[in-house]
Amino acid sequence: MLTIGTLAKRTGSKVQTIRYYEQIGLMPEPERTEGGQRRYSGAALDRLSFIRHARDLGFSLDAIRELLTLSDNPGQPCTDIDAIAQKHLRAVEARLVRLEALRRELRRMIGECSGGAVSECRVLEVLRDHGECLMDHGSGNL
Amino acid sequence: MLTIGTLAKRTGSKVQTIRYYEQIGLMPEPERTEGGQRRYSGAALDRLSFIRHARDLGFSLDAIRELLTLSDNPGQPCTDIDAIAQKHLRAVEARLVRLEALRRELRRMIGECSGGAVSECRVLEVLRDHGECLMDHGSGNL
DNA sequence: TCTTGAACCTACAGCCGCTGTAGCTCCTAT
DNA sequence: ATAGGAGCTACAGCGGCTGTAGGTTCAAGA
Repeated sequence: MLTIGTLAKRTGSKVQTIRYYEQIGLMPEPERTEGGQRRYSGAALDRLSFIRHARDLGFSLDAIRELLTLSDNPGQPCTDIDAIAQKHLRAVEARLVRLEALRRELRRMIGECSGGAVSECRVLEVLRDHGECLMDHGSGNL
Repeated sequence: MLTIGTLAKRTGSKVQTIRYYEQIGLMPEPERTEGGQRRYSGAALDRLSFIRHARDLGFSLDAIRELLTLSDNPGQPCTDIDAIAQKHLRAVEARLVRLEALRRELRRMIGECSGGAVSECRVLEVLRDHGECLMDHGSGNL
C-alpha cells in the first residue's frame, strides 16, 4: 500500500493533482487508514501512470476519461480509441500550422526593426496597423 | 463617440472582453452618458485594436501592458520592445519543438495500431508503458 | 513509551483570458 | 408612448491544476 506522496513521486505528479483527479472522478476513491489517510494499490499506480502519460501527450482529461472507459472492454474493436487519438492528432496539427504562421510573423516583425527609437519601431507599427500583418484573427488557440 | 457594441464590432472583440480589459486596467475608463453607458473615442479604438492584434500574435496581457507603456515614450530606443517580442518568439519556438515531438509520437502510436481488439491496441499500450514513448514529461505547456 | 516533525488532511482561493448568465436599465426608432 | 435591442453590474464557470492556512496523523529515533 502506497501513500499519496509515494504515488506522486513514482508518477511524477503532485499530491494535490492526485487529490484533484479523485475529486473529479478520474481516480477512484482509495482506501483509508484509521486516521483517514489515503492508501493506494498497484492498480491505482497503473491508472495514474496512464493518466499522466496521456497528459504528457496532450490529451484532455475528458479524452483520458473516455480512453480509460474504453480500455475496460478489452474485447471490443479499438475503433473508438483510434478515433480519439486521431482527433487529438488533428488538433495538434492544426495548432502547429497556426504556431508556424505566428513564428513567421514574429520573425518578420522583429527582423524589420532596425533598433532605433520607439517612434520608428517596426514591432509597434505592425501591431498598430492591422493591414501589415499576415496573421488571421483569433481562430482558436495557439 | 462609439458605443461599446460598435467598438466590439470594429475590433472583432466581444463586449464583455472590453469591459474585462477595463476592469484589469488595460483599457482606460471611458466617458459615460448620463444614463451610465460607456462612450469611446477614436483613441480607445486604436488602443483596443493594438491589444487585439497583439493577442492574435499570442502576446500575454502582461506583455501587452508593457508594450503599451513603452510606446508612450516615443523618444526612447526600442530595445525593450524588441526584447519582449524576442522573448515571445523564443517561447513560440519552444512550443513548436514540443508540439512537433508530440505529433511525431502520436503519428507513430496511431500508425502502429492495426485496428484489432482493444486488448491489443497499440495506442493503449503506448499510454500504459512508459518506456515505449519518446516524449519527455510535462516540460511546460504544449 | 514518548516526542518530534515530515507528511498527511480539508477547504478554499487564485492563475489566465475570457465567456456566459441573471436581472435589471437605457436609448432610439417608429 | 412604446417596444425591443443594447447596455449595465455582479458573479460564476471553463481547464488543469497550484498554493495556502490551519489542523491531524504516522513513523522513526531517543
